[in-house]
Amino acid sequence: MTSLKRKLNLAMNTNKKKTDNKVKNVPQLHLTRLGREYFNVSCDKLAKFLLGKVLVHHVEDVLLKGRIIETECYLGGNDKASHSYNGRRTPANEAMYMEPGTAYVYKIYGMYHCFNISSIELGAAVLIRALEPIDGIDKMQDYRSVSRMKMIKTHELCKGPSKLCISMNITKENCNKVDMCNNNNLWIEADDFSDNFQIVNSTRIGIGPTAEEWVNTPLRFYIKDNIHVSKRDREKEKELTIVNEYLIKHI
DNA sequence: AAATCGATGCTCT
DNA sequence: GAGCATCGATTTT
Repeated sequence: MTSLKRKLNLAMNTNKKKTDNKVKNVPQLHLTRLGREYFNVSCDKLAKFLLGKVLVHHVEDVLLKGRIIETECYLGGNDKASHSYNGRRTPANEAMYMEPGTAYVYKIYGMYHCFNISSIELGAAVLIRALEPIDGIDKMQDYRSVSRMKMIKTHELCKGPSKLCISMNITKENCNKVDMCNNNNLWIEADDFSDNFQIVNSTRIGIGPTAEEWVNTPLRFYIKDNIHVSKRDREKEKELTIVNEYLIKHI
């Protein structure tokens, strides 16, 4: 039943694709955008709630859309893996302290970006780790492929926090500190995607030895059996999965 | 499917 | 100067 809905969505999106590039009247496009009340929740609630929602970026006159498949919590406070550990606050991580729903984009390893969304706690944010490409897939291919010679599989386009930033053309320059509740180029929306999926709760990726005590804390969430997940955890998949308890009906 | 490893330059100490 | 919420290519199961 879920897959049927997915197929319908895919078919609809395929048909719409040609017109997407020509749409000019942006404000009318985000009638289902999520308002402040949806971001004004704790980090772990937001991380689970965002699964299945759609990230939208309007850039270079193209509408890019991807469904959120995988998220992680960065809590601040005593979370040593967080940029805001122990209240650390610098110009670079200022967005983590801004209004819930503010985009936090930072540069990593000198050449990549990661995209986060601020939650209600001071200094906390949700990292988006994977998307299912929905709209503007050709353009995503362009952004990912330096030369047109190499074709990237659609399910590989946004399989990783920095891959999705490249595909969605998200940079520190164009998205950091953007209020996603009040911006015409960047927002989250809900559609009629099935809410029957199960959520796997696993450990975060890339936590170094300096945050050893947090390595095993399960602060990563992803949609079970979804091919866009950046790294599966087969052991955690055997455990009781979380039922999506933060549903909203938007349309 | 998983593990290894080098590239690369920003940010903070 | 050290560390890094990663990627891509390559090698090994």
